[in-house]
Amino acid sequence: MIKQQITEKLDLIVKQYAKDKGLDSAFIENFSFTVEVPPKNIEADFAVNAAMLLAKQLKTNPRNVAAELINIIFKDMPDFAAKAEIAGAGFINLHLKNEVLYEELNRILIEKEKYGSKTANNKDKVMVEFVSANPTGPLHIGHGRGAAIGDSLARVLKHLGYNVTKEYYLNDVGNQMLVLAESVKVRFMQLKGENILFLEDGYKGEYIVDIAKRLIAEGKNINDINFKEEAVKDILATIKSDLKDFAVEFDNWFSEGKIAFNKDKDGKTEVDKACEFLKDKSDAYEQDGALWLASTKYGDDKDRVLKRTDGRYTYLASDVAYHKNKFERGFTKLVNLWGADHHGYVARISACIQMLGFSKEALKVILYQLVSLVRGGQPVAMSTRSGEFITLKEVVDEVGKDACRFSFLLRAPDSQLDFDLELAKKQTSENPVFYVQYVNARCNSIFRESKNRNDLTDSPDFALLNTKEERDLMKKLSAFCDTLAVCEKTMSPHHFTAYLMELADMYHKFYEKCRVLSDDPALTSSRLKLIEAVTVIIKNGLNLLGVSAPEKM
RNA sequence: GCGCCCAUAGCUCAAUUGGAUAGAGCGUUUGACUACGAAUCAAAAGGUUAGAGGUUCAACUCCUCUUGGGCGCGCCA
Repeated sequence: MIKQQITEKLDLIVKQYAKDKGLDSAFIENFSFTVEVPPKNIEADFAVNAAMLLAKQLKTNPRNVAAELINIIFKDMPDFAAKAEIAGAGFINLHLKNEVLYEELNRILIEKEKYGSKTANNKDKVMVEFVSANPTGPLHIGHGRGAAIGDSLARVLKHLGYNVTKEYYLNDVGNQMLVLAESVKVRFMQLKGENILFLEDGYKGEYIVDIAKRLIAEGKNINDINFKEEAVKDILATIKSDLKDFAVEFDNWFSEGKIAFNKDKDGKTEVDKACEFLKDKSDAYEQDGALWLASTKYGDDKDRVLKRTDGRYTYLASDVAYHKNKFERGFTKLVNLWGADHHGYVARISACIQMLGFSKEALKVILYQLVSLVRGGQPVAMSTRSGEFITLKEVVDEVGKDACRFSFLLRAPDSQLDFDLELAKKQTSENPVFYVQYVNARCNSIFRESKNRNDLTDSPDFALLNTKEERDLMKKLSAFCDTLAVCEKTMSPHHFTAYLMELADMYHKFYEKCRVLSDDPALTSSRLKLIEAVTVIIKNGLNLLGVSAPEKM
């Protein structure tokens, strides 16, 4: 929170300064500068680049501007600035008063798991739609990456006060469902002793056989079985259970069948109505016996088919109706997580958002690169149909939910990555996630030990926390809010893994230099409060990533 | 052929969206447990940010081109 406070105060100072210097108001209105944590070698808490940016407009030396600003800062921000100096090309380097850090420490201890949360965003109803894998087989490791990113992003947005709904769109319509039903049926017949060959392009996984086995065990007659329903039922149960083990739970499961098959009193489906809506406003048109979406009007490469010549709708038609449905449910901001192999789809769905009367910005598509699986240097095939895939469950069982989620969130979504299974297994005990979790375990160990003392106070003097290690640690704690802000701006939760590792680093350094339980009761009490704040932040941060924070390891 | 994404230490990846001497983990080398957990700490080595231009006070970051990789270009989903 410290950085935000300082940025707000400086913003007023700098804008007033620019006004006094006679810069025109349009420029001042749009002017923005940054407050940042300087590199390690610089002895300062924050660096401000406003002087360098203003100097050009004022046609003067940035260092002169910096000097003038510093005078104002001392005058107007006496509670914050202990020192301010000009550095480099014209940076203003700020040194904070320790009292600012103590105040923030106190805030963490009071607000606990609510620290960093906001209420201002609650008007925005956000939908995060992710995973949305076809219910034709268990989730594989690539889905896991989307699940980790989507779920964590939702947690971050929730913490920032947005009204967030996590939704899974179930593609239970289309050719692949017919193939699925047929695959189970053939397995069923084979198990009954019939000598027939399996489908060339059927789903070959063992789970298909398991579904057939269940149906046989239930003594069902082949003519009474709805193979599609039975298959989806079992597969969905598996998907839900695998996701739960991965700490992912959805608020809503939305079936494509609902908008494709359910009819209103006029006998129309939502897909029918969506297409009519587009046709009425000339965003869809008939040609060559098919219905086309005029997506080129909004920047797509070519127009796309909504309804085939044989009268069947395409997947896109369902998707138009689905997004229309999202808006009708009151969502103002849509976030879709797609595997990067769907990037060609972004332009047409963006076009349809605009045709529905919403701005391009109402939809944010996050593309994550697919995970290439490697085992002992050999690429592993990832086709569901070949039956030769690595499931999310397998990996979670092997390396653990926490390590798996943390690893996926270590990287930006658009970075490609090879996931070597042998390596992942080998590194289990050396994974960075343990480095972070160990902080919490160490703190709790100290808490347990401190229970034996009766000379401690619960309202200690924070002013005793004045070593470099303690100061660095407190600064890092307050940067929790900055990390939230970055995640919000970039719509990616991966900055939190880096932040937590840095915080852990600060803690372990502090631990080496500053003994918590000493024969000085006052200092001991203060440091206990400090590490209590550390556990608050570590737990908050890990929770945003969906990773646990055990008290013992 | 057209389009999107990527290229950073031996390996896997960051870099607060344009800031100061590009950082972590793993691996390598060397030290530190008779006081709170050594799953830790301290130190060393490791880089022309794929290459070439450009934009500016400042470029890993933005623009152009080249090279190399991933993906997409269906009346499939």
